[in-house]
Amino acid sequence: MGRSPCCEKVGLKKGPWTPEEDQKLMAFIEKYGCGSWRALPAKAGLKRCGKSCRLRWINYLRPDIKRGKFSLQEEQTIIQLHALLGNRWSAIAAHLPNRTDNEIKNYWNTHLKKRLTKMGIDPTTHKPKTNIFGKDAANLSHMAQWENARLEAEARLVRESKKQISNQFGPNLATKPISYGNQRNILPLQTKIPPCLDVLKAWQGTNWTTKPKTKDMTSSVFYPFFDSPTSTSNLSNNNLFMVPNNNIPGLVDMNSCLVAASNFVENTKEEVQTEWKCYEKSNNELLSQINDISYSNDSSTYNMSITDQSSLCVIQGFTHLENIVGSCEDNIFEDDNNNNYWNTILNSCTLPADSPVF
DNA sequence: AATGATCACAACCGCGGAAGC
DNA sequence: CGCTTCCGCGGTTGTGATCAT
Repeated sequence: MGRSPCCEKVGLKKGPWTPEEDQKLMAFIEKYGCGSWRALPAKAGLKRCGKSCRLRWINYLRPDIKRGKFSLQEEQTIIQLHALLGNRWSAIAAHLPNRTDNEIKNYWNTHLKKRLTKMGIDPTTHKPKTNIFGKDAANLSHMAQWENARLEAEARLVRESKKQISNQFGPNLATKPISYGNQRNILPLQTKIPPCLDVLKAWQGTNWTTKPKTKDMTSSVFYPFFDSPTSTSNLSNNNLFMVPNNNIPGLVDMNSCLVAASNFVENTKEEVQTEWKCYEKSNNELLSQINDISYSNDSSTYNMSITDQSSLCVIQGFTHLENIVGSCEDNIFEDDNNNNYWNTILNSCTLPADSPVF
């Protein structure tokens, strides 16, 4: 193997960028736009490798970069997306306007990962470290299959998305890098987002039919944990918990949907008591603790207010979990235009192996 | 005040995939 | 169809800042 290096390394500078170098790079990109990174350093009069220039521009010099502390909302988004996408920082960054993948990756590694570990959550799997279901070993292969299907589906959707953009705007736009140098050429960030990631919109739906009772505490991060769809043949009625729903019957497999919540003081959003807890339907604990359930306007997600010992938590989740834990072949969605991520993935699971999209 | 440990983040490196020839 | 080149991504490292002793 062994490719030739991206550029001739002899005589090229490494390490921290000086203000003069930054100025040269910015001036060049403002004038000519970015792209063709290999040739850029020579043209811009920089003794740097093209990759280094690209990185400096994308992660630091770009005018639309938002710097500073991550908000609570951003933290939640990162954690939720990481649970869905894993370490695909660029995909996660697409949902955090003006944040770079590198910044998110660093923040994850230095803050969020440690925090989850401290809470007893495995930051890789987003599952509790304790083996509370006693079936982890059996689930490993299922999880691997599920992950593979998910990755394949996402790759397919990204490709389809690019194709759509290409059809709409011409053959070059979908693949050409975004130009940040000329403001008129800036491609809206959203254009890059594959439709599959719209799951976050459903997930984070904020218009609830009834407001959860939160007293003086309000919710924060939540974790649904899903089994592989291939593992559902063993579902028994005992595992299922029916969520009342105004429009669409919701069915949650509570054995597959672990929920954890931490509490924040309302208004300040300051975390006061991080108490992570996993619920199982089997012990009826959760059922007895539910105070109130409300649904997003499209009924795709729910808020469930739960009294946990002395504090009140609000838990959020999907109402359509039966589509995840149930049969891959059934598609009961009538709302077919909401780009439901999970449903899309499930559909992809049922595609024949020789499907042209893979 | 000095020193070692830890943290935070910018930057580098290697690899995979896409495009071009 | 195979090879080469380039871009972009994710993992890792290096280094300055901050904290603890």
